Amino acid sequence: MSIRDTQREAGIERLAGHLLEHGLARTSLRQLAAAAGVSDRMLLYYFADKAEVLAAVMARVAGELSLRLAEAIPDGAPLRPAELVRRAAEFTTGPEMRRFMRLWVEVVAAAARGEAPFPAIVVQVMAGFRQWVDARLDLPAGADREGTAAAIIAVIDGLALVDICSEDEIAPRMAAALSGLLAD
Amino acid sequence: MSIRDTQREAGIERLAGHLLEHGLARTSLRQLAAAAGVSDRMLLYYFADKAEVLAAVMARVAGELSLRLAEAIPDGAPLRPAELVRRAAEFTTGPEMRRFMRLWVEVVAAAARGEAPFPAIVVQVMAGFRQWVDARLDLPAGADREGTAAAIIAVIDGLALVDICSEDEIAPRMAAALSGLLAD
DNA sequence: GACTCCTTGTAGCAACTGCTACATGGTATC
DNA sequence: GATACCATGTAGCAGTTGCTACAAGGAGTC
Repeated sequence: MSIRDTQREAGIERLAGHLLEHGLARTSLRQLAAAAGVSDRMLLYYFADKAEVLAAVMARVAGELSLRLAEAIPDGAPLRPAELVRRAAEFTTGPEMRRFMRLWVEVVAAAARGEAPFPAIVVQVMAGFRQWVDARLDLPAGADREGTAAAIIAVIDGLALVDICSEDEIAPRMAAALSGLLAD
Repeated sequence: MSIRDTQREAGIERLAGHLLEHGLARTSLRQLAAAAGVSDRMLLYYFADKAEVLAAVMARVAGELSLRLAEAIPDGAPLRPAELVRRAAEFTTGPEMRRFMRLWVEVVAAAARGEAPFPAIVVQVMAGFRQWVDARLDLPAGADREGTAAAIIAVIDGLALVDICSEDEIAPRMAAALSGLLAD
């Protein structure tokens, strides 16, 4: 592997941490370069342009998210929707996963604004979510699997969104209350 | 009322439409001025700075949102949580309200990034949501009203978030599936 | 008519944006 | 040893950002 590729990989690694820590707040080229520990000139030597930097870093983050989701709830034993929501909610509102969900909400908003490369990233990550839910969902034949999967994702994402803009520690109470709202 | 105040009001009105149509995508000072039909120089004569422009416009938008929510579901007859979620979901995913919810998700993301004046706006709008739910929520004594209200808001916001990043028309199916997930 | 305040236009500033031209030292290949 | 490519620094471009200094026309007041 050339120096260029090595540095590229190292940059992606450092920038993944940077994005998870700061969200999309400090993502100008010079700020990204500083976070990656290189000059902005070199960042654009390792990557074609800013969009490619963000795409590569987000791909890394999405991969890690996907890995953790897969680990958290195995896909061997399908769960009834309510139980799946409960367990997913517990996991994603946990201290370690919150920064992923925070970043996810920001990415969705950036995609809504049409900012490259976020629309493409959102489609990809969203497909991953759908697939994850689908593989763990125990649903009677004839039920709307796609609609149900979307609803489950919506509930999980909604928890993250409210969590973001609540100063107090409402997340656990919110998750508990949600659990009570669900039919078994 | 001075010309200045008149123009200020007219600007807020036009910009509210602009934000609802374009989200936070076109919100540089010059773009805002163009949307308001004045020069950027004059926009900063009517308002102290950009943050004040956005704060005023968002206050207008939030007021209208609040009005529509109040109209959509009267607060006279409290509803059980599941029914409240169903009716609120139906309303907010409707064609007219979607642009409000879209903008709301973008505002939350901007607030997460710490961009003035959005953090303050989010706190205010969120408080309005909580109050709206609380005034319509039929819950047994001893239940966690705050937690339940937060959960209900989370579900509604989650629907909006997923709706944003889905090209196809998944919203109705998602809402229907959600309804099935809720206990009565 | 002089004075003052409200309103508006012209012009521009410094900072930042993404990105690039150019030069240069190094390393590998023939 | 000549040539070619890799890696990196310096410097800067054109465009956008939020914002401001300055001047000037107009309207009302004394």
